[in-house]
Amino acid sequence: MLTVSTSPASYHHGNLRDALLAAGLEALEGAKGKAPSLRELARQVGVSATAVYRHFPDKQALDKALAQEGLALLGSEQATAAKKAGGGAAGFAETGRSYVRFALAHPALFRLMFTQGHPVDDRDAPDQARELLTAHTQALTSDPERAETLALQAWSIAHGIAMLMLDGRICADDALIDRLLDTDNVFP
Amino acid sequence: MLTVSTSPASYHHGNLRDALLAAGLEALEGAKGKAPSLRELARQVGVSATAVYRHFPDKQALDKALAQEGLALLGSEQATAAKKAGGGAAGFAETGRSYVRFALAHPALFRLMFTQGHPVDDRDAPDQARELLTAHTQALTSDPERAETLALQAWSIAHGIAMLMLDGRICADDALIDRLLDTDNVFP
DNA sequence: CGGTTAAAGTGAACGCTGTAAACATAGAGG
DNA sequence: CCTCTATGTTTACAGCGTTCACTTTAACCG
Repeated sequence: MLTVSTSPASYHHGNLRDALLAAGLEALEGAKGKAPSLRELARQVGVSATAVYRHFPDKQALDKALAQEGLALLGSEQATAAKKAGGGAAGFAETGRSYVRFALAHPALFRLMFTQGHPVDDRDAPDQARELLTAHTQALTSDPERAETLALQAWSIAHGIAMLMLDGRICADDALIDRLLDTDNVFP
Repeated sequence: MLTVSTSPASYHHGNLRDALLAAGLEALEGAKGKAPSLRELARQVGVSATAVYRHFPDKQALDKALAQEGLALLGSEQATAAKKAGGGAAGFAETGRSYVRFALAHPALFRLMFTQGHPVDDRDAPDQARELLTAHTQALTSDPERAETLALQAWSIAHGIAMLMLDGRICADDALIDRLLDTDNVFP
């Protein structure tokens, strides 16, 4: 994903782009909900603020790259969670749970992933999360439109829970996540 | 809600607080998704930036007040929508639809309502939206916990749809809203 | 009335932000 | 070895939220 070599301090940094992304991800984990400023990241990496512009056209591009990193992380976490649950319906359910848990574990990153700019371009973003979603719902029904509806509904409820919990509207409780995501409970 | 008298231009504005809120709401409607700056609002109202601090301790407080206005607006829209649908289950469904439609109609305001700070304090915020929600779900079952679960699930899916559409992750289509909110469709 | 007082405005200043422009350095290739 | 280009640097600007010291105005009270 990211390779950050602590290269010798020289005029040319060597791998500034990845170093900035690494610093960005770290900052997003640390300071509760505070999105790091471009200058702060440059400081962290030990480089002048304007050096950033050699690797990103503007701050939004940096944010988009960070968002992509986050998306990849989410996808891989969901994949391992689904696999550990044995796939199938159980795996699908675990996918939803890990979605919300990811949001709670990385609030600032999760916010950035969705707040920032327009959709992460589908062409250059594999988006494992989305692939998992469609794969699981397509396994549940043969009707493609029905599968898409199911996928979007599942995504929506997980995303809604995540957001409402992040925003303090709903108690961020692990048991509550399970309760709200329990498919037997949804509009029976 | 807000009373903004275009008072004669004098040293003392007369009703700066409400004027700022009105300008804020208008700005949130206009510039696509751009949250207005404190200085911009002050300029709009024709007052120095620091005058704002006579009415709000800081920008966050201003934002919180704006969020409260938005919440009231949402609540009243939902209430009239539910009433028009004849109340009951149909009214409940309409509540969800109007939630998402509100988000799409006022994207920046909706974002501010949830992004901003922690929960709008329940004590001083009537929150008609939440009252409608609990009332409707409590009418559907006698089990209080089941009612709460239902309420939070309904809220989550509506909120998730709204957010994903605002963020361009899901096509902001009116038909899609209906499809995703159709209770017969959810995990049948 | 008239004088005091406090509420509500002002402008200048600070440190922060993102970004542009002009300049400096270093490492790679002919 | 010299040059070119990728990648840094410094300086500067406008806009942001916020603080401070100051001014104006309206309202209250003797």
